[in-house]
Amino acid sequence: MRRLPVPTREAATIEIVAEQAGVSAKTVSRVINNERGVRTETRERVLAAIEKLDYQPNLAARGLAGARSFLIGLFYDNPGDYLSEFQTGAVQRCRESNLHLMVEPLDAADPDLARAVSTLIRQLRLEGVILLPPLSDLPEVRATLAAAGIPAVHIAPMHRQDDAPSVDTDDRAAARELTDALIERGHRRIGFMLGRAGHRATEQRYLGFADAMHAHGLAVDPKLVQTGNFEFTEGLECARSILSNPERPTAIFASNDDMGAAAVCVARQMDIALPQQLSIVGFDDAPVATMIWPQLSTVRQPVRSMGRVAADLIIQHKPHLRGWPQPMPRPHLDLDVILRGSIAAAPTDAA
Amino acid sequence: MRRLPVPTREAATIEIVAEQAGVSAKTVSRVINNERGVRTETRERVLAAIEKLDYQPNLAARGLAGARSFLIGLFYDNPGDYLSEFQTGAVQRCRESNLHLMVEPLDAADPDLARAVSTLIRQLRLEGVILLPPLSDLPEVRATLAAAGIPAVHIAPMHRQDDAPSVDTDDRAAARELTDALIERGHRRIGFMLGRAGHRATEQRYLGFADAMHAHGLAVDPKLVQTGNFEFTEGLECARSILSNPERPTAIFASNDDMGAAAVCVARQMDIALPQQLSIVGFDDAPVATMIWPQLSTVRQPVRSMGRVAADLIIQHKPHLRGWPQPMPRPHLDLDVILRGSIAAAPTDAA
DNA sequence: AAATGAATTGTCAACGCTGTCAATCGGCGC
DNA sequence: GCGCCGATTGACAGCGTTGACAATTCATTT
Repeated sequence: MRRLPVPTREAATIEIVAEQAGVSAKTVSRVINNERGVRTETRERVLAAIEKLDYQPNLAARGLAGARSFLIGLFYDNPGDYLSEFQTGAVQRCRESNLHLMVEPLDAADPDLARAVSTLIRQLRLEGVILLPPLSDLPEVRATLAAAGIPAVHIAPMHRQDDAPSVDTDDRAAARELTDALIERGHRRIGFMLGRAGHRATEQRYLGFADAMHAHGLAVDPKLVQTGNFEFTEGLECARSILSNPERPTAIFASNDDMGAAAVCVARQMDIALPQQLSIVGFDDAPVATMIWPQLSTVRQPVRSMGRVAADLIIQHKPHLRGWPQPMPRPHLDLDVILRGSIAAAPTDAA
Repeated sequence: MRRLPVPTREAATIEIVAEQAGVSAKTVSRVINNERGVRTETRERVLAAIEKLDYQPNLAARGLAGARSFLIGLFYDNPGDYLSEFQTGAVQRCRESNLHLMVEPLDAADPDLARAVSTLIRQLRLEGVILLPPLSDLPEVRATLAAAGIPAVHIAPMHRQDDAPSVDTDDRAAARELTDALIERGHRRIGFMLGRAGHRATEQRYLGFADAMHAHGLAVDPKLVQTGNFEFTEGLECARSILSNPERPTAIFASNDDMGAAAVCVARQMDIALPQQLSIVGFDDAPVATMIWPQLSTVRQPVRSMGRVAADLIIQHKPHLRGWPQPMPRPHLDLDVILRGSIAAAPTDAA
């Protein structure tokens, strides 16, 4: 005997359920796994027994016997405010398929990163991994995963990989739309604050901006385009530089809300009336967007949906079907443009 | 044969390691689990074999055989920006003990919450659970956990439970210290924006404020104390109410940064010079605190440490030692008061 | 009614590890 | 050198489930 004679009722096992339903354990297993080849009447009897006994299959046993883990990994560095939203979406999708999400922080700068990843995937026997940026762009992470034959989904990578799906948002279209909103209001000279160099988002948002300008026959003045890094502090510099231009723009497009907030600060310090003398737009709909005055017009990322979609891709991946479907799935999610108080008609003397 | 004749080298098992080290599987198991009663020389031989074969014990098998899961749950509702920090700390602590964290979103308003919790803990065989607010205050969650005999740690609960440890921060002391900073600068009339009624933080922060006022022989004017709910929007109302008082205060203490940011907005709209005519302080050191101008003086919560400590409590919980140590551990973590540009000397005419 | 074959169900071993308990080893006292 | 005892080590079953494959059932066909 291994167990103490505890009075507590032990958790039901598949064997108990089988007995209750008058079938073999294997049949119960079939029902649990939704396999075909079980007579409807039998299935219902088993289901009833499961219900009655409040049976929960033992994950560890299932994993051990079936050589799988029912676990998907979500690897991240830099916990940001979007992480929790993203993981919530991913967990929701996992639950629909009775899987679980293992959220694992990793240090992108760790020289031993490959080993850390390897340990994780082998210890947990992960069935798939979702890589949040910047991990989605680290060759050693991708290589380790690939070597282990573990399907990986890259979220908003800078560079797409041919052998792995990625989930992106259509930043370019949204940036274009947001810029249109400024142009419609009479703005002609518009400053632009770039994000960190090398990021896909940086490029796409700028391209969308440029698209809109060109579509309206407007030139982009290079002196009004400054490189930031998505951070507030750096944003202050950019904004100062843009706003101290002799020919001051009437609007600024910041590549994210943090930098947009920075522009708001600088404008205040320079006694520029907002939004009358200067319209400002951001990107991401971060909490800060609605916590400053005027509230930033921005673009909302469907972060939770991205989590869902990413998990879904992993779940759809069927090893026996030679891996990923072709062409490689690259879902692009639509963004919502949100117009708030930070934009107004361009000052008439500048129109 | 269950396995296909795959050419890939199979992952090493305990049996392979045993063979390599010239011992039995059981001895390898002893080494892995750090049990005593293994000769040093033998242990080293086993360790060498593990190293050489790059062996990773199979979690599922360990769990199944040992009737444990190596899994700790982190249950949350309302993913906030602090969640990712918290979970990062918890994961770090878990890794030190070779455990894993299952992060599970739950809906506090779900009428079937108890069942959801029950399913989770039984399916995953969780060894312990960390409850983030507001889950830490839901009786049905606590009861379900208790009935299953699963140790739970409550994070910043409104109401402490006798049978479970909680992790708190000393909000009261920090609020007092922050208020002192205002009083030192000559402020006498100070407004206060309360958080959501019923929250422990709401109460503690106010008490700390009141402590400081009384310690300096200052009265708290009830007309300057407004109830908010920790949210920006509601904060706007509170701030308007406080600032439209005929005898305007020279400083405002907001119970969190979101409401502090709201106060900044309102002051701007009312053309009150910041920080010359009005000092504002917040709480939490949220991102927004440094994204507005002037930057908010505030208090930083050691969120990551709280995650570490919470996981540590679960790990320390030894079922065979009759559960929790007595007295019930209630770690209180210190907060950091951060003074920034949002506070200045009180206007002289008001001193 | 017997034969046929597809559909359904069951048997049994194995997944990789740990608990129980028995076997072996090594040192010490006499 | 022998016996004894504690320290090490090993043999073996079993954790709860699933894969492979065998057995059974049942509706058809002839």
